[in-house]
Amino acid sequence: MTTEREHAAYDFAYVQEKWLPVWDKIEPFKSGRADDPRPKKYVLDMFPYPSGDLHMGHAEAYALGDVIARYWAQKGFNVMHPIGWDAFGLPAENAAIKRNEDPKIWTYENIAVQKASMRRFACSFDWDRVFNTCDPEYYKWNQWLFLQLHERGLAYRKDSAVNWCPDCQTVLANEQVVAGLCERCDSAVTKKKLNQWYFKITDYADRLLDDMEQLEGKWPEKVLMMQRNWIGRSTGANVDFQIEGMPDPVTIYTTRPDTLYGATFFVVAADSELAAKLAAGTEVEKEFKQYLDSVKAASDIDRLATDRPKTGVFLQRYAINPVNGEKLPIWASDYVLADYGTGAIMAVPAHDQRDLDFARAMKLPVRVVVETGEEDPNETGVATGGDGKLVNSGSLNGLSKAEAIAQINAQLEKDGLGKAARNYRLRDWLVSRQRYWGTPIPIIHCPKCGEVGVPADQLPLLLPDAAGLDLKPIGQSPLAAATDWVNVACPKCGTAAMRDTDTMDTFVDSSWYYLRYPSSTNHNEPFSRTDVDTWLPVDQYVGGVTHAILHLLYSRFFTKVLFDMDMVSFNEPFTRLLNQGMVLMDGSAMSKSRGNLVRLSDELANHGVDAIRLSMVFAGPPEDDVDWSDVSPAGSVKFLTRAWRLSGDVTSKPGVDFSTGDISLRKATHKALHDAAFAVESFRFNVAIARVMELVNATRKAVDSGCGPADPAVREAVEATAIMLSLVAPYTAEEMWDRLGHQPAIALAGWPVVDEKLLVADAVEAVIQINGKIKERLEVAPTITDAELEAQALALPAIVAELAGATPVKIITRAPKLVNIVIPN
RNA sequence: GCCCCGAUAGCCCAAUGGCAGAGGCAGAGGACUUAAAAUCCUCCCAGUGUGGGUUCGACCCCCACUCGGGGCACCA
Repeated sequence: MTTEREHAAYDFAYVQEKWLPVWDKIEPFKSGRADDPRPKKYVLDMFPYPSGDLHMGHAEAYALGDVIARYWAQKGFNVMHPIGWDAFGLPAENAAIKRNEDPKIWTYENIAVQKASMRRFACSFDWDRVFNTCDPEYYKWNQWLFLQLHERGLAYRKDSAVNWCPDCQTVLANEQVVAGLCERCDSAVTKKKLNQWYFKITDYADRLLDDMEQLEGKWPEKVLMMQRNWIGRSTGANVDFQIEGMPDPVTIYTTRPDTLYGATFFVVAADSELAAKLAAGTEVEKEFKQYLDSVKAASDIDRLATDRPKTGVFLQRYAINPVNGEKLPIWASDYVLADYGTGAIMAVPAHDQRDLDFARAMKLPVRVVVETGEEDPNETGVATGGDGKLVNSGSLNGLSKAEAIAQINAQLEKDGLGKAARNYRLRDWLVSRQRYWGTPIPIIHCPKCGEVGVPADQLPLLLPDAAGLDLKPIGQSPLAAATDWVNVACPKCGTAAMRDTDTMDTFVDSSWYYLRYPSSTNHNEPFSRTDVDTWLPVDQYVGGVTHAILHLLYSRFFTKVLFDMDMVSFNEPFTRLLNQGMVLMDGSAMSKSRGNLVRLSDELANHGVDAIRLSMVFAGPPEDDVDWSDVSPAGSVKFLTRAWRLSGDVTSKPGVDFSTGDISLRKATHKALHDAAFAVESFRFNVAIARVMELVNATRKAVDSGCGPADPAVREAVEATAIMLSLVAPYTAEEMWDRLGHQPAIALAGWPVVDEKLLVADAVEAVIQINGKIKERLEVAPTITDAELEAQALALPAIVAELAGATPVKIITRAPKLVNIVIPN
């Protein structure tokens, strides 16, 4: 029966070539067969950007996601594990400019390359559901959704000082600016006053925050925390201040209305309209304008330096403190932000560090109104933020911070001077981009009708052909040059009108793609309600933590909008989330310039797909970074070979009755199955593999020097090993399954049912301690009672001797594991 | 500056408050071999970053600190 081939060393290349075509035929991971009775599970990996061939990071991410998908398939679920490509975006466009060709060509070529690599990498993807976001069939629905948001007032245009990347020559969302730099190219981001499209994500701030309760314990705590910080809800009060010589009051926002009596001056954001209005016609108008120019010239980087000195201009105007009628000088400064709160604040230098810094710089008075027990801020220069008794505060005197806030809020509301209010750090999502390779915004600007949506029956609004367009970034969308495309008649009134020439942020594409997979071939709607109700929400999402805020927040926002549109019945898209770490080399991220790049294709050629997947999964907890210099793909090959060899040692026939097998090996098998399943379900894949390694070691021993290869327990152990290995090493597992005399595909063999009776050990070792120190060990039955164990322990000669007649103060017994006898020292 | 996470053997990592070691890498020795490779077997190595506390008992819980990683950053 055995061939020469099987006696040779394990040949991973041969095995890979052997099984790929077989799987293509069987399609073990096709989901959605109409008559499939299995319960459903949706396992999703974040889709890749086609920037070249797959790299080590992809290998890790998809190896981890595949463990989960394949595990649930083995557990009898109808798993949908789809893949597609996030295919619009700047890299394609930049490559196109460099090569002077259509970004479409570069993109689809790369997709083909990645697709071939992924197939060889043997992920359990359902290849029938693939789509690319740059397919007109997909971006049609991007446009449709944009129009839905537009109709609901959730997509709107406004003039604003936006983040501008001078290198990419496009605007950036707040989320794409990292420490003042463009997240893509690291150029210093500047501000530019532009009219741009926004999605009103701020309308959903409270729900985005409060619904996180559902995700508690199911998403990494880190991600939830990052989103909470990003949304940044604060509670406080809006208070109206009259301005001397002005008809209308100015509203300020404060989180500390209890300190109203401590306000000694008033600050408005220098770049706000309010500041310009207050400065207009005063003697200092010129000085103010000079200051404003200097503020505008400062880059984000400069602004972000928190330790830079406070600057500002006194506007020669006064605000009246509504609680005590005091005149507060009004200053314009850049330490107050125009787009947070109302762009104006009351300054309470005693209890706010920034106000104190400003007060000291401008020689303004400081008045303590809360006795916190800390040192006087007048002397230390350190504002006191703690709780304490209110002083110098009229009717608030003697109250605590919380009491004072409640009382002043009530009083302000009663007097019509203010009320409790909330603010958010979150800003609306800027979605328009001045670049070519994206979804065209389906709006026509009509001189008569204004913003008119492209009629639904004209979607998709196709991108104009790149041929003839100059894609080089010039600060204006290249689409503007496609005059035939731009000039259209208004769909409403027929007047000559112009198309919007901007394209959408690619994060729009990825905000709903997970809804499309179940309906990927639906030509009539973005997704069908039936499909979505069948498969969604995603049971398990797997991807990098880099998207903790951007993609995951936008997707949650989209889901809530669609919920409000009654298009989906859930309000959170991803029930569980796993963030995998990065793949490093010698402690740092791999990069060509650093010279520590490890090529995935080389690793696969040298060690085989299974060994690379195994190395990734076994390297440590999935959320930790993997340093490739710490792992041993050669060690993985060795282990796989060891497991594979066992499949050739089994001499019993398939279907043999396991119940007569060697009991100790059977126990090892069932314990491994039980523990590995538990480990996988708790995302401790490295531990699961350790359990399989143990079983392989135990089986090796049983074959060589134990029950021998003919024992049914050996077959049971090797079959279990193959099934468990199928989660990480599909080729090796399939080959083992074949050698064991089974038909493919092992992926659907099913996780063997664990016999609880085999999980109970015959005897366990109890530890006998005196004052917490181990003195003796005792073999006992696992069913022993506390009383029995205690009696046996106290009768042990060594313990009797150790006690030397002393009377135990206390005896703690935890049968069958331990007895701790406490005696006075 | 604020917030979060982590620290266990030469290295990567395990341990429902109950024997610090599951697994692997690296290393040493042995068996097999004419020899080497491969394979198999055996072995070495820390008392859990530091200092306190709670507990019969702490890697695990609490407090303070050190170091490392990450997030936010003039958000009133």
